[in-house]
Amino acid sequence: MITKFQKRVYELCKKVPKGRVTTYKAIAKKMGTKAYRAVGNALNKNPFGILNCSGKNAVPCHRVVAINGKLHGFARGLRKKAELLKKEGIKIKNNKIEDFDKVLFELR
DNA sequence: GCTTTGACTCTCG
DNA sequence: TCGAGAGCCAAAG
Repeated sequence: MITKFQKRVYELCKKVPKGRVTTYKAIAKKMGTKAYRAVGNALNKNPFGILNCSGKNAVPCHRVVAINGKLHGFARGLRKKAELLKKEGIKIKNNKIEDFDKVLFELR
């Protein structure tokens, strides 16, 4: 079941280019809401699959991180996501983004 | 329709 | 610097 809210979240996630990341807050703000948790909740229940971010119809949810550039919690695939991010050119240090300021992509 | 939960964030100690 | 508590919104039970 994909609600409009979730769909919007996914759309925004897709806008994040490769090698860049965004935050839950940025997404929520772009939607004109403060539902940071709801954003994460939407991704949590995402129909594309937690690690199915490689598909064309999938959402690069691994590019969405916490406000402080840390991967915070995510799911069991956290480790893999970190690796994936690293592969995209994002440096990850102890589940945290090193050059967060540089890779941070502000939604437009 | 109310209560619980959650991949969050902020503030206080 | 780290940990705990509160606030926030949407979806699921």
